[in-house]
Amino acid sequence: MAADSLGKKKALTISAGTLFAEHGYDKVTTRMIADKAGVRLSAIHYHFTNKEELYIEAFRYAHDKDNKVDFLEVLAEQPDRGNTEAGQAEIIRITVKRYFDNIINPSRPTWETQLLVREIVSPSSALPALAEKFIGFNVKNSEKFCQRIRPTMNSAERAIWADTLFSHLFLYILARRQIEAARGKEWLSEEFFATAAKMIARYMILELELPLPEELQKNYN
Amino acid sequence: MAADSLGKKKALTISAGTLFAEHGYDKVTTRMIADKAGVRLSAIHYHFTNKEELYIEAFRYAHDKDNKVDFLEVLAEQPDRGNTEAGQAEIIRITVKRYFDNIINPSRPTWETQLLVREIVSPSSALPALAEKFIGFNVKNSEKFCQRIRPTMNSAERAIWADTLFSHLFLYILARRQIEAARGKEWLSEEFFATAAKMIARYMILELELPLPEELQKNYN
DNA sequence: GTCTATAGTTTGATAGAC
DNA sequence: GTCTATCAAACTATAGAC
Repeated sequence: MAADSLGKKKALTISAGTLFAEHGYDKVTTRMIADKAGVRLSAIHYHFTNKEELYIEAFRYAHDKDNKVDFLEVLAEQPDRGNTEAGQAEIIRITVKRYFDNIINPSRPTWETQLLVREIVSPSSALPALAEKFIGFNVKNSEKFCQRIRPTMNSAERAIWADTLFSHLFLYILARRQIEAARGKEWLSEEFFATAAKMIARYMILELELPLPEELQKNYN
Repeated sequence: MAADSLGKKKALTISAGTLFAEHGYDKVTTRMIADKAGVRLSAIHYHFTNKEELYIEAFRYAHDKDNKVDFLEVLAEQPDRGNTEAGQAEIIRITVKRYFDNIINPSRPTWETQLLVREIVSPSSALPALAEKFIGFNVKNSEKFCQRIRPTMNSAERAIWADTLFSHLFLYILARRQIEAARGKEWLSEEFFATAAKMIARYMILELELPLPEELQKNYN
C-alpha cells in the first residue's frame, strides 16, 4: 500500500477497512493498520484522533462506495413492468441478480461490503445508527415492494420473504473464507453465485405466485 | 451463578460460554468470566491452563448439548415416508420445523447455538476443525438427503438448497439482537419462527417439485 | 485446591523535537 | 505534518503462601 504524501489518510482508511473487515474491530491493532498502510503509528492519531474514529471513517468510506441496488430502484427504472405479473417476476429476477453481481463480484474489493455486513452481526461499540440506516434501507424497500404486489401478506411474511435474499448474501459474504476452506477454494465462483441468484429469485417469485421467467425454469427431471 | 465446591469448573464453562456467545472472544476478559462464575481469577488457569483452552471447553460443551437434528435422522425415524413424494415433503416440513424449534426455542439457553454459529462466521484463532465438524455435519446430511430425492441436481444446487435453511437460521441467531432493535423487541416471537419454518419448508419442497403438504398452503389471495 | 500479589505483554494514546 | 520515545491502562498468566 503506497502512501504518498497526500494519500496517507486514504491509505490508512483503506488499510483499516481491509483489516477490520477480515478480522473484526478488536483483533486489529493500530500498529497493524499503520504497518499495512506504510505509515507511522502516530499518523493515525494525527488524522483520526483515535481508533474508533478511524473505524467510523472506514465504515463511511465503505458505505459511500457501496453500489446502491434495491427492488424499488429497479422498479423505477422499468415502471411498466410493475403492472404485469410477468413484469413483476422479471424485476425480482433482475434485482436478485444485481445484488449478487454487485455485492459478490470478485472484480471489486470485497472488504467494503464485508465491513458493512459484519457491523450488523457484531456491532462494534458505537454506530448502530449507521448500520441500521444501511441495512434498514435494503430490507425496508424489499418489504415495500413485496407489499405492493401482495398486500395481503402480513408483516412477518414480508420480512421473511426479504430475508430469503439477505440471509444468503450475509452467509456468503461473512462465511466466505470458511466455506472455501470446507468445500474448496474455487467453490464460490461466479458460476456458483449465478446459480444461487437464479434459485433464490425462483423461491421469491413462486412464493408470490408470479409466473416463472424462462431463464429460471428448472431442469432437474 | 452458584459455584459449589465441585461445580466450579462447570460454572466457569457456562459463564465463559454465555459471555463468549454474547460478546465474542476478544471482548470477554478472564476477570469477567471469573466474576460471573463467582470464582477467583486464578481458578481459570488452574482448571483450564489458559483462556483459549477455556474457550475450547465451552465450545465442546455447547456442541455436546446441541440437539442433533437433521434430515437423515428424521428420515431414519420414519423410513416409509422416504418412498413417496408426499412423504418426502413431509420429512422436509418436519425437519425444518424441528431445526427452528430446537435452535431458537426461547425455553432453552440460547448461548449454546449462538457460540457454535459465531465460530463459523468469525473463527477464533484455533479450532476451525471443530467448527467444520459441527456445521459440516448438518450441511452434508442435508445435501445427501437432497441428492437422494433429486439425483440430477448438481452439487452447487444442492448446496444452495441446504443453505436456504441454514442461512436463515444463521441470520436469526447471530443478528437476533439487532433485528429486535430495529423491528421491535417482540418481533422474533415463537409465532414469527413458526411462520419462517413454514415458508422455508415451502421453498425447499417446491424447489424439489414435491407436493405441498396441507399445512403449508398459502392464503395470500 | 484456593487464595493474594505481581510479573510480563500488549495496546491505545501522547509528549515533544524537528 | 512527521518522527521517536514513552506513558498509562488493561489484560493474561504465574509464583508462592496456605
